[in-house]
Amino acid sequence: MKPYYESKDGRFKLYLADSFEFLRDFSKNSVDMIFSDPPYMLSNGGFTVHAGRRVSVNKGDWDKSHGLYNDFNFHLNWIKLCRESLKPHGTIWISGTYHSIYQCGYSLQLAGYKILNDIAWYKPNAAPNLSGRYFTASHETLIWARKEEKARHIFNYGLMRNGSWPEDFLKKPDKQMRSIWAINPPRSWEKKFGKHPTQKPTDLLKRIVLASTNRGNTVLDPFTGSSTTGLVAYLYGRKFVGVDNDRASLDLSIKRFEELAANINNKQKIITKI
Amino acid sequence: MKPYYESKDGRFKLYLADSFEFLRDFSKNSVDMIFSDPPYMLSNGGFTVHAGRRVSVNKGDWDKSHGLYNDFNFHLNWIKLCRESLKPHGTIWISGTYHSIYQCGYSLQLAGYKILNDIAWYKPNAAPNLSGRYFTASHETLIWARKEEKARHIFNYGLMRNGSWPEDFLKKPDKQMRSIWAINPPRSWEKKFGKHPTQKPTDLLKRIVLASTNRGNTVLDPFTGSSTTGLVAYLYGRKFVGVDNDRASLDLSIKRFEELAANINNKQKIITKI
DNA sequence: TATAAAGGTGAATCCGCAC
DNA sequence: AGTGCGGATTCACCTTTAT
Repeated sequence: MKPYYESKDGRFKLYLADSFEFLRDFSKNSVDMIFSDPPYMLSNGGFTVHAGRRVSVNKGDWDKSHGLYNDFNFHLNWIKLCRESLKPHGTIWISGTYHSIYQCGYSLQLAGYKILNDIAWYKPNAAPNLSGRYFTASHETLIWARKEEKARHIFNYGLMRNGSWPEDFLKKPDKQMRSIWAINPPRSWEKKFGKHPTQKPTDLLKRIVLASTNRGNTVLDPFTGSSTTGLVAYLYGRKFVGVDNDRASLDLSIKRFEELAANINNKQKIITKI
Repeated sequence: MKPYYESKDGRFKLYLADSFEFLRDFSKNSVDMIFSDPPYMLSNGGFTVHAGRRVSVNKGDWDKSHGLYNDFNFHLNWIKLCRESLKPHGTIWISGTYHSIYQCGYSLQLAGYKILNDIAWYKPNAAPNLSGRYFTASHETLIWARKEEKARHIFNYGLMRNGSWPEDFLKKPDKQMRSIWAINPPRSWEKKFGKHPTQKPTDLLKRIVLASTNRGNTVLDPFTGSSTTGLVAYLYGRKFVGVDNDRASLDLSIKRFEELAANINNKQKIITKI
């Protein structure tokens, strides 16, 4: 496997690949933490997953239950493959809304992970509900799980408790970090190199990376998109491996990374810009 | 089916029964809203679920995946049975933590419900995490779903938007009700007639009942416990049907209901006492 | 020049109306 | 009765204008 992009120091690598094929070949028991924001699928048809391999499918026999089963199968498979790449004490984060998160959560349980926490990421400035028929969707769910039922995972308790978290009005100083995080999504002007539909705020990834990894650890993102995970991981001295099957996303990732690398001596300013 | 307890006006009924057997016999297409807080520590071995019926099982062939599959089957079955009892526009609320909520959420999708919202119920005064190995669990998840893919469900938008919600510091006046609700769990002194381990605060059920039902509607709770759902539903003029297989829980429900009925002329005071 | 107020824009979904 | 179009809805944010 040849990286699509690799930083000079080798700590930041991007692969242009199908996540399934990539994960089957990737080193086992080598990753400390995975962050993943998987596609929703939403049962569009066109392919299914058998034995961890994508297979195109006849559109004719496509119905809702078929689509649902296929979506679930998709998630179960990439989640199983991720588990193989994790070290025994390694952990995985999965983010999603109700479209996919229940399938991912149940998949984690089936695949043998131990769920450590579920986090509600509250977006204080979420867009209003225009139909007036529902509550205003203003959060996403994050699940944090460990590969093995029994193992000592990394959790930087002191930093989470006593660190500085001015972006989160729900985090009280000198109190434990709780399972609700109030963090605004990125403003549109922050996406200066191009827009990625599900780009996550750096403050969110900063918290995830600092909570669940140590300096020098390896972080993997199998649906890396514009690579906010990777930028934050690199900035804080972690190694990063990002995978995506979309070339445009990786090109956007590279632009963002090179901006970061050029200014890394000024860490304080960077975190709000990347 | 004879009720274990029925109020004089017939608007509040409790049944001592296995929820599966009860739901199979209960009127179809008759319920406007279901609230359910299902049990989740199911995988202890000793029984399994086949076709909606509990069957004891040889402890010998009990492993984790067997237990997980059994739990999922349990949830899928009661959720399917609930769907039959709902009117086409009827909705269901399910509450839970990560132990069970992913299985319930995926079951809802498989059973053909349309998920309307997921709600994070934030408990500002949640107990601290003593291990220092995790984030402090301070919320539960609620899923709101409609029986049919296309139908006009009840949502009292104006009341949710403009009503008075002093118990929730996250609810801004004259703004839409959002998917994060800050509501404290009941204090122990509120459980004056006896403790029920998963008793929900009346403020939470009040919001659920007022949001998704109208006066005169029928509300069902298949795991009714100490019947907070029923007390709130009755107080606001809804009909209630509660089911539980635990006699002690129903006896506790009756005590709470009779206290409520004796003081119903003073609604303001009651809501904080029941 | 900085801050405040006012005004305009955009997002996703539902609903009514015309055909 | 099914289809399709257009209006209505709300809130945060951005731009413009006023102090």
